[in-house]
Amino acid sequence: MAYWLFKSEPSTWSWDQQVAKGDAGEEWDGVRNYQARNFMREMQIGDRGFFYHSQTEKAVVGIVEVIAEAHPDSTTNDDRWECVDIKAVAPFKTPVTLDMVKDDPRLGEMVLVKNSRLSVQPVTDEEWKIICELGSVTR
DNA sequence: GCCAACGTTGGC
DNA sequence: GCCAACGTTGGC
Repeated sequence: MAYWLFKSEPSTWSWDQQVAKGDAGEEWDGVRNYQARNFMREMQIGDRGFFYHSQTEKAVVGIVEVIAEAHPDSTTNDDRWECVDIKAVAPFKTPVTLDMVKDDPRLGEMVLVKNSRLSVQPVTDEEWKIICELGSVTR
C-alpha cells in the first residue's frame, strides 16, 4: 500500500466537507498539474493519504482513503485531467502543522517541505509513521 | 498583501 | 526545442 498527501485550501474544500461526504467520498477534482495527476494515476483502491490544509491552517488534519482509481475529472471537458475519489477515515487528534514538520529533521526530505506547491504528493512509509505519531493517530 | 518559486504557454 | 513572459500557489 502506498501513502500520499492531498493538499487543499480550506476555503475551497475543507476536511469538514470531506467528512460530511461520509463513506461515499468525493472526487479529488480540480487538479491541473501533470505531476499531481500522474501521482493520482498511480493510486490504488485502499491507498491512504493525509489531508492537508494550506494557507490559513498549514496542517495535516486527517487521514483519507482512496476509494476509486483515476478517472476523468468531471469538472472539465479537457480529457488530460483525471482524479481519484477519496473518503475521510480519521481525524488527527493533534493537527500536525507545517512548523512541526519543518522542526523534525526526519521529515526534512518531505515533498511538502521541498516542493510546497505540489498539490498531490507521495509520502514514504517512514514519513507516514512519524506524522501519525506526531498527530496521535493510530494508522 | 507581498513575493519567491515553479509550471505552463506561446513566439521564434 | 528553447526561452521569455505570464499566471498561480502558498508561505510569510
